[in-house]
Amino acid sequence: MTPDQLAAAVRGAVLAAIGDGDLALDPSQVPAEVTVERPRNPEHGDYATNVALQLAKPAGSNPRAVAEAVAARLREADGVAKVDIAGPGFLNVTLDAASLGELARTVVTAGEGYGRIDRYAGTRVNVEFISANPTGPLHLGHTRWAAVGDAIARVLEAAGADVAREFYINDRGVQMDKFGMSLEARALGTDVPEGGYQGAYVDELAQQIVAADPGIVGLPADERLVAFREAGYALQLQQQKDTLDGFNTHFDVWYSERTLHSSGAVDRGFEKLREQGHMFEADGAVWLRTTDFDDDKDRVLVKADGELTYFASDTAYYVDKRNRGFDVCIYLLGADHHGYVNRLRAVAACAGDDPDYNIEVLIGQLVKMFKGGEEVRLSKRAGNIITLEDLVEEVGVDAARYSLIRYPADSPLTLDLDLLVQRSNDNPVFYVQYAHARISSVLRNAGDLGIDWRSADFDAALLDHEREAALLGVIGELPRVVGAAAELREPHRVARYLEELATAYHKFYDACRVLPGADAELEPINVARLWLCGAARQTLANGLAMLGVSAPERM
RNA sequence: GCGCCCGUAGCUCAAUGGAUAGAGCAUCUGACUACGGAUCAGAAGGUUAGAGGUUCGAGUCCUCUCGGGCGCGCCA
Repeated sequence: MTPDQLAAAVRGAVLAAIGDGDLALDPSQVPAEVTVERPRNPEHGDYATNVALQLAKPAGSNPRAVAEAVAARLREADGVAKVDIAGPGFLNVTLDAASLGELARTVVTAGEGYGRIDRYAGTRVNVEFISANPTGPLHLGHTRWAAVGDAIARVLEAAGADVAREFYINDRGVQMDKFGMSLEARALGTDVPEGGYQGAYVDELAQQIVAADPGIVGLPADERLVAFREAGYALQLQQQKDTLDGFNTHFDVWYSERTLHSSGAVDRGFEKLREQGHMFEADGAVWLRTTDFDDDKDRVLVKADGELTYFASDTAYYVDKRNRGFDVCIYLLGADHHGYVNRLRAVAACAGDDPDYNIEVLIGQLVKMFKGGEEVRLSKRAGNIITLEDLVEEVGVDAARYSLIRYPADSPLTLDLDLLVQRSNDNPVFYVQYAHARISSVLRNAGDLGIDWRSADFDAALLDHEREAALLGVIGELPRVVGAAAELREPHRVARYLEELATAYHKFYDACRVLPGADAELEPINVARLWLCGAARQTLANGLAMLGVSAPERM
């Protein structure tokens, strides 16, 4: 029995009590989804529900009396072994071992589909993250978003959404010219201009550009600058793409700010905003009246000199996303951009959309790295920033991704590199992966012994050990963890869940022998436990996939 | 000055308004001559920064205070 099935049974018991006149409620007052939780304390059974506490007030009764009425019916439900009333009115439910154990079959049968839900079926979501300038390597802040943004996308997909990962290329504006000038200066051996780009990577790019096109240095000055800028843009963008590829983060759309302008999207965006009546002219400039919607000041779209602002691109880009059919546009921004939240929400409202549904701006706090007790600030290649490659070089892709995803994005994060390379419990990615590898080993050994557990009779009722029940209970939580992680855009919940699952497996493994001993016959309990192992392995693998972290069979 | 985020065990951090606030690390004590000891069992560690409030119930929601981070351009 799955938690959802139990929740439905609880709801049925409540409705039955109402039908019998034991609860003075209208059926419409019963929540569509009853909350069923796994109690922290195993003495409280397999599951607990607080319906009685919730319904006591509307029923004009006390929680324990409501609990009595519900418990009496719930005890009759299939698969329910015991129902106790505890504390202020919690119902503690214990399932039959057979009913709980059937979950192992459910999971193994569902395979990679286990944990996938349909909550967001039919919803098109655009997740935009990183969106760096193509003028340098990706830094540590980008890296956090690369991991978290991709994990959010994966979790939303698991929850049924149709998701596009999008990278907005800031390839328009003065920073591009500064980039070109910096490359040119390096190639010609002159000084990098004020505010230009520093770091060894600029030299490398300049050398590559000249090597690929030696004639570039002989071009007229204005053509030469453009040539360096464009060549550097292409190389740097490709480098970012390759880096992200290696980081297991793959974008569906690379959207250039230049094409936003050249395609007429800006004009279409302005048209939309004008229709909605929020544009106005003042002091020779064109404005968007974002103060209609909680922004603290109105924003300029077209400057008095006729130039478009960066904000103009933002508005057009949002409208363009919606025109491309996305229902929900999620933006992941660094903490230094939190001032943009209200104006972006105002953009959506100005476009006639619902800022509480169609747009969502998530703010991520900064990341610091420590090594040897000191903060790491410098990158060999990129000057005074730490790059994605620096982190991966230190700890590997799996540990880097996992460590960045494991914490809520809105809390500042300090990574201790000395711990991340350790293969200890303090480095949970190994703890989780180890559980997967360990199960894989057991299943391999079963195969070597000629045991075909999938074809053997599986008696779920044999899984009645305390730690078997505990493991089954955790396995059963995945779909609900996915639901919470997707709804809250918090993939760290999946990571925390996997750690709990790994712990439950290790405890089970410590107490319960899976394979027959040296001279022992294959018993039904061995088969049942192999099913349980198979279910645990599948659940770990599915969860790790949602984080973009590998599930190794050997370590 | 205004706005956003944060404050939980010595450290790094969990906890969607639910039961005795949980893990890991660090400290101390233990466990296989059979399936991976990268594991498991146990001890110790807390006025959830502080003060009010909302309710059956608050680390969580509201108000204020203190402390820390960040942001407030016709820049991009």
